[in-house]
Amino acid sequence: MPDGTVKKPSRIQKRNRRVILDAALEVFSRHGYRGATLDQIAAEAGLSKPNILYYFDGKDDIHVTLLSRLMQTWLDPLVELDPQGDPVEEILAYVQRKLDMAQELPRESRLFANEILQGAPRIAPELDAALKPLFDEKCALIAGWIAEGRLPQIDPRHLIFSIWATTQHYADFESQVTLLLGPGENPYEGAAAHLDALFRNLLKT
Amino acid sequence: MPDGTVKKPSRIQKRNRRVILDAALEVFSRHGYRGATLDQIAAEAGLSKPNILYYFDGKDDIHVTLLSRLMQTWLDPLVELDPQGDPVEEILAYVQRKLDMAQELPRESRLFANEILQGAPRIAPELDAALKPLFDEKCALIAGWIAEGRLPQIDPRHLIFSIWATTQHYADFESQVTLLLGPGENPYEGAAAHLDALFRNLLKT
DNA sequence: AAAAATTTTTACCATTTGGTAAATCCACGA
DNA sequence: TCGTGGATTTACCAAATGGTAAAAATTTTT
Repeated sequence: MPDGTVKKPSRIQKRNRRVILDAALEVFSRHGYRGATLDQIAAEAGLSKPNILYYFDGKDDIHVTLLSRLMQTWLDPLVELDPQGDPVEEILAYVQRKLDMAQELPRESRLFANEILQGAPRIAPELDAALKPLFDEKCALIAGWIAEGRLPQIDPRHLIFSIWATTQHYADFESQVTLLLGPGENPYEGAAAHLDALFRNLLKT
Repeated sequence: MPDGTVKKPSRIQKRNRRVILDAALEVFSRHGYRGATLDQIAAEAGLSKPNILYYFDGKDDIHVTLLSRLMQTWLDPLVELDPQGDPVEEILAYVQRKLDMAQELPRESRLFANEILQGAPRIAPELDAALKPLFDEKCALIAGWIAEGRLPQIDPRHLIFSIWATTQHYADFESQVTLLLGPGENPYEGAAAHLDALFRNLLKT
């Protein structure tokens, strides 16, 4: 067999790695890195602890794998911000995509929130390598729109922060939102309308 | 000595309990409940672990004490929302107070964020008893302003969520914000201007 | 079917961690 | 200054936790 090549994973390997990552996402997102235990992940995955360590090099390996895989998904909505489109509608569409992600992938949102809250000890390099260039690029795009007079004078960086903050809030602070709205109500319908109004008013000044 | 009365704490007790709570705030806010250890708290406080357990019944006791004490501080800015004031200026002043708190008390913000992220396992009762009534009261106040035609048709609940999300973001996601803005820049100046514009435009529709 | 490779389990281990008991130290009032 | 109660340290412990070695079971290949 050629030197550097890695054996392609068997069916069992693919299935179990997926099962483990899904279980780990559940547990890490609910309890944070240190709050999660391998035993919990094993129970959630329906496997034994040593079996899990057969597929991953350790707790850290699972966590880093999760974060890395998520990074792409996380960035996608921002990637889609289209320089050719109408500035206001592009940004509002971005808000909706982020809100949809909070609704569809709350565990992923909380996993990231946990990591960032603790100073991004494990994901800082990837943040710097993947997020920062994209952030700078899209800030420049928005700044260009402003320079063309197609958007009011706003700080693109804080605009993006606001979008992240308001959308992810519904996933990250779900327990508080649910408590305050009452368990019967789905927050995302009201949120969509409210955030559309919030950012539309800002952008069409 | 009369039955139910508790000895009033000595100077040493007051000092050490304060030192311990401050150290615990530092450690809990950085690592979350399970991520924090009594040894870390002890080291940060400059006391031995058994000494800490002389002043508190356990890790949980310290954590709950911290959260309870913080609750009041946390709610204060919302309490100050004045029914007699001008609606737009009252709400914008609230935004600034919350932003100031994020800047001045980032550890407290992160402590709460950690707790809520994990489903508010320890603070849910106090949230229900203290936050919810206040939240409902202020929502009713804002709804009244809307009914009087002094504010546009918006959902007060989501408005408050947006304010919380955008202001606390600068404390809770500090590591990300710092990374993206560059370590030299103080985010709070730009944030103040941006959030003022964001909410002013929404409210003066 | 036998051999080879992969997967899973069993039985551990070392470290960490929250917590305790008891001895010791120390501040302070009589 | 001496005694007393509060404060602190020393020396532990039991449970939890991340991880490992090796045997056993299972799947895949020949």
